[in-house]
Amino acid sequence: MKGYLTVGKIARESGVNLQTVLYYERRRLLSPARRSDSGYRLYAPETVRVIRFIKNAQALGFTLDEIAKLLRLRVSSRSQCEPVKRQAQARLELVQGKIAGLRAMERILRRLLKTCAARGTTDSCPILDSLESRR
Amino acid sequence: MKGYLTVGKIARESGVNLQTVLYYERRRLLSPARRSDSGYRLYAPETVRVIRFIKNAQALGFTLDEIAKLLRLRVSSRSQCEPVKRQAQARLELVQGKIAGLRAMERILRRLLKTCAARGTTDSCPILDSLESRR
DNA sequence: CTTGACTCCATACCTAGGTATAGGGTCTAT
DNA sequence: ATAGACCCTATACCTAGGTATGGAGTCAAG
Repeated sequence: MKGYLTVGKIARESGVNLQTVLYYERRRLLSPARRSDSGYRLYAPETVRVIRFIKNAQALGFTLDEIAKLLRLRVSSRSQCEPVKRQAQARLELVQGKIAGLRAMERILRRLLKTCAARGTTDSCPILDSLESRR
Repeated sequence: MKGYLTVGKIARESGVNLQTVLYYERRRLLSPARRSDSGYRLYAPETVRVIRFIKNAQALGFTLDEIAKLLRLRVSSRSQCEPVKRQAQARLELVQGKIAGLRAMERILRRLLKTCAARGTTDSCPILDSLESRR
């Protein structure tokens, strides 16, 4: 009906296993917009984007619980703004920390490439340097 | 002897479980510089930094196998430079992809904070937008 | 020369994040 | 009205990345 998609289509279009979609529902990351008369799950088409978001976030080192928090920032309007802002601020700082870590790794790899190109050896490439931010 | 550290000290100083150090050895991410006469593992002090590197990289979404590759870029001198360069280039691209993903997430959170501050609602915050790089 | 804190190796167990299977109902095209 | 492809729920199983336990040897301080 309408523009709703069944679970199989959602899974195919977002490129994940069908069981994974159901798993995300159990983990409260996701839920069908409604059910058909016979009990079939019916999803809004944008659910596909939600799943891609989840997959991307995972590849960036977020756990499913963290991702759930990110997603909840989206729907919780109506309520007080302050707690949402606090959450968003906290998430933002986490993201910025990760970016800094990746930047450090990027520098290291660039240096490695440069040194290697110049001298034909990698002995002195300190892949560990400046990459130990605690916590 | 010398400046070597035993496994317990390495674990304490790098803030991980002792079993984790041994596990990393099984996964070939790590190994003691030598053994004592009685068979005790003796590690170079810089091993602590290697472990911190591993932990950081994990938080950024790298698997232990990927991290092993990163670490191997460091020791594989002597051999031909080309394969090392290729690896480093590949890793660099991976890192840059991750940075792009996090930047997108950063933009979203910033926008969310701004909108929230301005209008006191979060309804229209499209946390999913521009965050679906494939792969 | 013994006691407590360490080490060894091997094996078992745990959590997160899935993936597969089974037994049954539904839908749709022929 | 029936075959094939889909859905339901429930339960079992799998992999990555650890963590814990057990039985035995080592080391340093008193």
